Amino acid sequence: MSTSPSPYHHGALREALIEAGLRALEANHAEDAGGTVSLRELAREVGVSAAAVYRHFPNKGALLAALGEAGLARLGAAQAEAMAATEDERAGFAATGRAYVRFALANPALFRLVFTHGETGADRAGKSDPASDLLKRCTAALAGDGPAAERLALQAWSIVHGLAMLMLDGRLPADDALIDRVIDPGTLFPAPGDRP
Amino acid sequence: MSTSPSPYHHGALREALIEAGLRALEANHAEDAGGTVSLRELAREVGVSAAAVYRHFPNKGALLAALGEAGLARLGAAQAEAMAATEDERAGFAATGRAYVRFALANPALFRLVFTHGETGADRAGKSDPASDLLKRCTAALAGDGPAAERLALQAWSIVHGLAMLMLDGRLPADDALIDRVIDPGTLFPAPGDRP
DNA sequence: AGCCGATGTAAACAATGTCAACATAGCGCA
DNA sequence: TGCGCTATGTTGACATTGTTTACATCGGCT
Repeated sequence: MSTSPSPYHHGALREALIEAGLRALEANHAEDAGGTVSLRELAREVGVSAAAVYRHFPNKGALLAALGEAGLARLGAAQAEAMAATEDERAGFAATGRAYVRFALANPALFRLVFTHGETGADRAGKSDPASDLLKRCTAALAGDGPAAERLALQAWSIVHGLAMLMLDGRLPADDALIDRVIDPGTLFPAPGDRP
Repeated sequence: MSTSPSPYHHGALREALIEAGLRALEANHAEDAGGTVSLRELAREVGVSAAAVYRHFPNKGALLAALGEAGLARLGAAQAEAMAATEDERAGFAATGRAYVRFALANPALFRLVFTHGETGADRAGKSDPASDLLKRCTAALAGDGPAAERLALQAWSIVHGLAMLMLDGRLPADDALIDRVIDPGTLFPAPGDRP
């Protein structure tokens, strides 16, 4: 199913482009490229002319947005997996945070794309991604669903996102021990008894 | 001193390019551009050929790095100003954090540049920027200089950086009230007595 | 004066995103 | 069955960008 003589003209181009895009972003690990990807090179990779891309995406930004969408799904999956490996919600919360940062370090270009070319605020009203759902579930378990829980959610998201970005940009060493030291349940959301 | 007939050939090009760059980044507020700036356009703005830029910077990245340097200085100044307007160190700490995020919102393109094209980790060993100094000073005042203070510094930087980025990327509303709600001394670094 | 290094220009190159004009395959419908 | 329409490609062009190479020019030093 991969080497038919005239593989396109049958609708697989969009998916093929996204797959090629994800592959290219992974290969971006430490290479030269500035974190992004060339539309023409993607077309080349898939064996199609550059202009063909415009039959499936209005412009390069839309292609990148689609890649970002896929990246967000992967991020959510990584967090869910980390959550499932824990017992209580408190440990799970910290685990999803660590998974967030580790995902960023493992997929730098894709992670950046998720946030640089995601659907902005109003566009995604209602649309719930697994990552956000997980966050809401954890904070609700730890602090109910009042404004305190909302604040906790914002603080938690900010801290893991900031840590991830600072590490990606080389301002902080991408050290696994450092992640554990920053994402510390004891100081971030102390249980009664942690601070007598 | 601004309209001499042959203004260059006398060493002001580097500074002129940086000034033009900062101006261009400010004008980037909500426009089309992807946050960055064109080397050729900067040269045009300054009235010089594109190749002339290469007499002062080895490549575009170096130019952007110089702009980032300038941006970092401005960020530090904004934080210092916010700090000076407060009395005790605790309120000052929160104030510098809010200033960090507000600076990012007021200068989105410049703020991004500071972190995307800054000198990475090892390069800036020793070099102390005012922003980092302020951070260290605040955390030392609040938690001594043990590992607890270091952790506090990392957490504080992460949270303001993450909040700034999420707002710049449109994942969180760039709301001033939201900033105050996230950067909340009561929950982030509770003084003895905040939580009886 | 004369040279030389620092600084500028012009022209070219490859690559990129995007568009307009043209080709073609395959489906529905007479 | 055969015709034509629409979806999907291709070719070629255009403007723009970062960068390099060869050449020009200004100003200070001996």
